[in-house]
Amino acid sequence: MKRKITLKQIARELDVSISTVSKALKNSKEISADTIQKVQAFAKLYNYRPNNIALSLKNRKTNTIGIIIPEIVHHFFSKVIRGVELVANKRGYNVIIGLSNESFSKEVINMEMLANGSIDGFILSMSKETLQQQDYHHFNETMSQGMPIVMFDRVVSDIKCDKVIVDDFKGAKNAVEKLIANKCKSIALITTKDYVSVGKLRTQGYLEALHENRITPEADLILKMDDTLDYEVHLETLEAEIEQLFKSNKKIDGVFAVNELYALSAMKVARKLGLSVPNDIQVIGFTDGVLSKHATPSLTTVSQHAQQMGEKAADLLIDKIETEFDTEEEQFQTVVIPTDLVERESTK
Amino acid sequence: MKRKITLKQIARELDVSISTVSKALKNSKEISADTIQKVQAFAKLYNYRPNNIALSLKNRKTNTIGIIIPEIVHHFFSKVIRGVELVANKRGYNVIIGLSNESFSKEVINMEMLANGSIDGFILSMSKETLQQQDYHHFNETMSQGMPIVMFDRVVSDIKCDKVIVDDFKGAKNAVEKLIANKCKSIALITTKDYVSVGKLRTQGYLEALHENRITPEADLILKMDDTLDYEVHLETLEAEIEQLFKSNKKIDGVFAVNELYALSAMKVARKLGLSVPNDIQVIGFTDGVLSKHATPSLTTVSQHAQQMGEKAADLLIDKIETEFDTEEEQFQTVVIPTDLVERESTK
DNA sequence: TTTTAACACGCAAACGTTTTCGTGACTTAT
DNA sequence: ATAAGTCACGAAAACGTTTGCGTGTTAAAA
Repeated sequence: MKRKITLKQIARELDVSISTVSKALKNSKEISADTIQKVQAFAKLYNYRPNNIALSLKNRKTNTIGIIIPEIVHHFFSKVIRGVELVANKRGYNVIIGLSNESFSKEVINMEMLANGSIDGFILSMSKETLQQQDYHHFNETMSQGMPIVMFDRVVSDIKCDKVIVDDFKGAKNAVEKLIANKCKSIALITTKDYVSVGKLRTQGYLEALHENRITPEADLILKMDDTLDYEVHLETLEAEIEQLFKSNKKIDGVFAVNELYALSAMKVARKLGLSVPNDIQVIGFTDGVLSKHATPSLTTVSQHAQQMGEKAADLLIDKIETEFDTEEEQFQTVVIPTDLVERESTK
Repeated sequence: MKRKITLKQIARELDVSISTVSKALKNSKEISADTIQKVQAFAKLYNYRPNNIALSLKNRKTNTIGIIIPEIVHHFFSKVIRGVELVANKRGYNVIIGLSNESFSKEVINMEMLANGSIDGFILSMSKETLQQQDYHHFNETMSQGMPIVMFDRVVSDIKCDKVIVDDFKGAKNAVEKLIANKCKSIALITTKDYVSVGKLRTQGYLEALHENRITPEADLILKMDDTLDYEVHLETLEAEIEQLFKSNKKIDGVFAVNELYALSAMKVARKLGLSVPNDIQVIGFTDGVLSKHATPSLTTVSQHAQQMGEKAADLLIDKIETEFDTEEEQFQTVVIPTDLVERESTK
C-alpha cells in the first residue's frame, strides 16, 4: 500500500529541489528542457497529482461549495442538487452536502462545520424550524466572514443575499385560473400554515386568482395543514382532514394543493367518496415530483424547474466567489425562475 | 467584511506566541491559568474556530468521505445518502458527493478529483457503463494508494473491498414465492439485461422460485429491457413492450418486476387492457421508492432498506479509515442487508 | 549561597504546495 | 581578460495548525 506521491519524493528521487519539480511540471521556462522532460516522465510514471488540501490551504480557496438542505429524500431537493452539481463540476468545483433534517440546530452545526475553511460558499434552503424561529444569526455571521450564500426556494427578505426562487404567487394564480377557466365554481385550497414562505405565497396566489375573477373566497374551502408533521408517516391524518373538507363542502369541484402529496391525497379521497377526477373534481398540485407523473389519473402540476434552480444558484454563487470586487457595497440579486403548468389527466 | 480569525492574529493581539495560543485553547497544563483565561476569552469573543483545511493538511486526514453514485434524483440513492450522512455526521465526518450520471468517464474523473487529498475514503455504486465495460482500474488504483472503498448495491466480485448489498436473489425468490402461494400459475418477469448484477440476481431468484415449485420457466414470460434507455423519458417504449408481453400471453396472472417503474407500467398496461389488479393479475416490484406506496392500487414490493445500506456502508468505511492495522493482509467483508416483502394492494 | 526543579512560554518543524528572489556557472560582448 | 548578461536551479516564505523540545525565570531545596 503505497502512499500518494508528493513533490518532495519526486525531488529526492531525481536529486533536484522541490521548486524545480513544481516548476518543471508547469513547463516553466526557468527549467531546462532536459529536466522538464525527466520530471514529467517520472511524475507520469508515478501518477503524480497535486494534493488538493495543500492547494486549498495555500490558495485560501477550496473549490468546493457547500449545500445545506432540509432533506434529501425529496425530489425537489435532489433535483436542485443535481443542478448544482452539474454546473459546479463544469466550473471546477466539488459539492459537499449537509442535511439539516428540518432542524435549526443541525442547520447551525452543519454550517459551522463547513464554514471553517472547508468550502468557498453556501447554497441553502432553510429548515422549517429556522423559518419558525426566525433566527438567522448563523447566516449573517457566515456572510460577515466573507463567505457568500445563495438561498433558494425557502427564503426570507430579512436576509441580504442572492436568492433563487420560484414565482410561487404567479404559479399558484395560474393554476387556480386554469381551474376557473375549466368551469370550476367552488375551488378548495389545501395548503400549509403561513410561516413557510412558499405556502403563504401560494395561498396568496390562490386568493388573487379568485379575487380577479370576482369569486368570494370561503374560509371553509381553505384547509391549512400543520406541516411539522411528517405526512409520509401520518397519511391517515392528512386524508381524514381532506375527507372532512370534502364532506362538509359537497359543492367542491376543484382543488389546488400546494404540494404533491396533498394533491394525491385529495385525489385518493375523492375516489373513495365516489367522485371522479377530473369529471367531478379537478385537481392541480405544485411540484416537480415523480408522483404526479405516475399517479392515476396523472396529476396536473405547477412545475418548479428544480434543476434549473440549482444550476442558477450555483452560477450565482460561483460568480460571487470568483469576483473579489469588494469595491462598492455588495449588490444582491433575486432570480425568479418561472413556473410551468404541466397539464395532465387530473384537469379537463 | 472581516476574514476568519487565525491563531496568528490572536497571538499578535495578545502579544504571545502562536504555540501558546494553541496550547491555551487546549487547556494545556504548560500554560498558566492567567494566559489560558485571557486567550480563551479573546478566542470566544472573536469566535475562533480552527481552520479545517490546515488541520486536514497537518493530520493527513480530512474527516470527509466521498460518495459516488450514478444518479441522485432517485429514491434509492438519495435514501442511501441520507443513511451515509446520518452516521457520517454522528461520527464527525462530512459527506461530499459526486455524480457519475451512469458514465464511466465521469466516474473516473470524479474519483480522481476527490482522491487527491479531499477525502479519506469512498462509498460508491458503479455506473452502468462501468459495469458494461468491466474496467475497474480506477477502483484498484485508488485502493492501492491506501484509500478505502466500500461499494454498495451494484458490485462485482472482481473488486476486493468491503461491500454492502441487498440479498437480491432471496428477495426476488420470496416475491415470486408469494405470487405462487397466491395461486398465480403463469408468472411473468420484467427485468433488465444481465450485465447489471442486481438484475441478474433477481432473475435467478425468479427462476429458482419457479424451479422449487416445479414450474417450468417459459422464455416468453421473461421480458428483458434494455435499461441504457432512460425510461422516465421513454415510457411509451416500456409500456408498448409490456403490452406486447401481456397480449401474447393472456394467461399471465402474476408479474414480478425488478424495479418500481416496470411494476407500475405493468399495472398501467393491465388496467388499459381491462385487467384488474390484483384480481386478474398480481404485481410485485423491487425497490424502496415512493411511487409504490402512492400508486393505485398501491404496489407490493421487495423493500431494500436503502437508508440502512447507507448507514452500514458508512460504518464500514469509517471503521476501516480509523484502524490503521496494516498488519496482517486486509480482510474484506460483504454485508448483506435482508429484504422485506411489503404487502400492499397489488397482491391478494 | 548554590543547585535543582518546576513553571510558562517560545522556537521550529511538519503537512504539500506555489512563487519570489537570490546565486552560482556559463556564455557573450567589449 | 573582464564586465555584463543568460541560464538553470535552489532557498525560503507563506497558507494555519499542532507539538516536541529548548530556555529563561523564579521558587524551593541543599
